[in-house]
Amino acid sequence: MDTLPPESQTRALGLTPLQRQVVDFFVDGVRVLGLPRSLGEIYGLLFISTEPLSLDDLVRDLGISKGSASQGLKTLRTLGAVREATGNGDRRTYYEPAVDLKKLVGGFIREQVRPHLDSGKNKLQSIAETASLSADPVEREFLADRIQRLESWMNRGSKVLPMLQKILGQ
Amino acid sequence: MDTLPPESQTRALGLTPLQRQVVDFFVDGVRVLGLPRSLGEIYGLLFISTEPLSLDDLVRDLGISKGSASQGLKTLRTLGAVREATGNGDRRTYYEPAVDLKKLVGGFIREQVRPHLDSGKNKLQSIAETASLSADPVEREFLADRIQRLESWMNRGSKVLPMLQKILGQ
DNA sequence: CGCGCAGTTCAAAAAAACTTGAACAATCCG
DNA sequence: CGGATTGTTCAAGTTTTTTTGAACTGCGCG
Repeated sequence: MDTLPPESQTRALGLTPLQRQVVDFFVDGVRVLGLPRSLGEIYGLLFISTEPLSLDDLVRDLGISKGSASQGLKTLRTLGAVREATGNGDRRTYYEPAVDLKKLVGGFIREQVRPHLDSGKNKLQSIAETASLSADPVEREFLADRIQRLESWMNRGSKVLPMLQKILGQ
Repeated sequence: MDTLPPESQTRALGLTPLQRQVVDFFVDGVRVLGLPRSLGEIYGLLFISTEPLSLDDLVRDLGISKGSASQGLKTLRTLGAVREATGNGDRRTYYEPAVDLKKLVGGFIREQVRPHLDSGKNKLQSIAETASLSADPVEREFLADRIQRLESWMNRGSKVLPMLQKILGQ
């Protein structure tokens, strides 16, 4: 649960100073979102590259393993943060970053936030059932109140997400 | 970077089924926010308790160490998620949860989000400097564009936070 | 076919994050 | 004071998460 670590050092030494800075920037960024650093490295390098990059480019430039790069790209694809670049006379796939904030936020919400909200709502339901079994009426009222509060939190959460996406997406 | 683990089991066996369920609920909750599970356990138990609880209560009921409980309470206090209950003829301190969503969100933003946004803005500044040094004018323009995009993201982020807090806070 | 390259998978290793517990500090009160 | 009690700190230990790398899959082409 650290806040602002001393300095997040990039491993890759084959990067220009600018690339290194940008990669670090995104490494921090994804860290806040609870995503692994490799995602930040990959996205960061793509973000600051004029041309799309292949998996091998990432492995070479970032000094990460093929496994990491593959996994990282997979996740970034499901997040909609990266897409395959079209039309390159070449067997391998090249990637470019999605740079539209709305889309990025949308993907994050869809993949990382919604599922938890939904499972939270389920849990809440079974909590409510358990609570209704309480013997003492005074306590039961207290519990009902607290649980209702949780329900209200969840609902506000669900409501605010689309708004967020809208506001951020211009 | 897991999504929805099989089942997050509570350690503490001294809890009622309801308490266990609520604690689990919050353990999941804080997990999403990138906070340690002990915070969720502590807050969860406080949340569903009719009476304020002391550090020792938490240690006993949750089966966590005194160190964890102390650290956890400390963090919850700085987040404004918990406060000392007043007026209990007793030497030890008792805690009760803050149950106002606005306050909770505010604390989280203040402690966990703002600092990163701010340091991000700093980094961005030095990135911009580095980029302006680029030799090739075409590339320099590309870089300027990307960096401007990042700046716009940061600014929207800064703007949206107070809104968020407002919207969620009733 | 069958070779060679691009990419994926996953068990094991490494790194990071969290928790523990024992020593320490602070406070209360007789 | 001085012993007891509450709470904090932090190095070491544990757990969890991430990364690695080697084996594997799939595909295109000769």
